Amino acid sequence: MANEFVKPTEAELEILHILWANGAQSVRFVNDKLNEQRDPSVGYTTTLKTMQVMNEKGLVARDDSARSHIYAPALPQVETQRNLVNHFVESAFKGSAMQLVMQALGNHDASDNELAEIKALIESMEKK
Amino acid sequence: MANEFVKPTEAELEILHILWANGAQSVRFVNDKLNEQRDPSVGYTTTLKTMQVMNEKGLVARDDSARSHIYAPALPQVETQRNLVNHFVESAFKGSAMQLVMQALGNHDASDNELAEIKALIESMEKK
DNA sequence: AAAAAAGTACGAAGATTATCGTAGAAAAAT
DNA sequence: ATTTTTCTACGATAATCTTCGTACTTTTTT
Repeated sequence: MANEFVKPTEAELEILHILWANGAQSVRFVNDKLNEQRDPSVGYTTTLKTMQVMNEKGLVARDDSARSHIYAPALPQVETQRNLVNHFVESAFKGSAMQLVMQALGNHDASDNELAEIKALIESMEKK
Repeated sequence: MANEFVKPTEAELEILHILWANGAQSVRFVNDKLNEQRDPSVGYTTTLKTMQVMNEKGLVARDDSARSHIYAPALPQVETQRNLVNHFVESAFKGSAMQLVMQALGNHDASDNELAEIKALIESMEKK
């Protein structure tokens, strides 16, 4: 059985980022964080509803032992990003991950450190 | 004025790939190509409607001088992919393009040629 | 010339997403 | 003990996406 990957929507992904950065948290916490970084602020019940849906989808786990429920990411950030990249490579680059790499390298500035890291990774791949 | 980037949907992107690969084409052509690579095949009027919407959105240009209208991509593939990558880096990697590069490099196999190409690109970036 | 095929336009249904209001329960503040 | 605040649950709305059916027109075939 292959991993059933549930692709988070944009709004859900924003919430996941907050949970990854801050660990398991309440709806209140997430909603506050969200509104720190959002121009049209979002209502509390909107965030609540979204997180309830995420729970049904299996994107988060919920601890409802206390009155204020606590939500935790179901998957680690890296794993979710791996799934997202795989999907994105397919849909935008028809499977050519290397084209994506070239594009991303070309469009964004990289520090020398980052470039060195990538070079190291490439060299380790060549060895194998 | 910044470039107004209209993000194509999944279905629209599939159609754009066909137009990029084959040049300007009719709805009939696109629909046929689509159904060669799709399990639940899609009806002709579905493709027609989607392409009409793409025209309204400015994703394609339409030549309706003949009875069978001919659709061409409004933007070159590379430019659209650049926009898509930018958006994806933001939403999935919070702006860290290098994280995306590492992820993509790690998850997918690359040929020696591809690796060499990437290395060359990196070295040219280091020079600057 | 009549019938069949191939086009476009239009509208609409169903699914998904994002958003919020309201109701009601529990806890905290007064 | 009331009142106010803070939660959850539920349902509903609006927007967007995907899909297709129907109507009508133009070609093409018979």
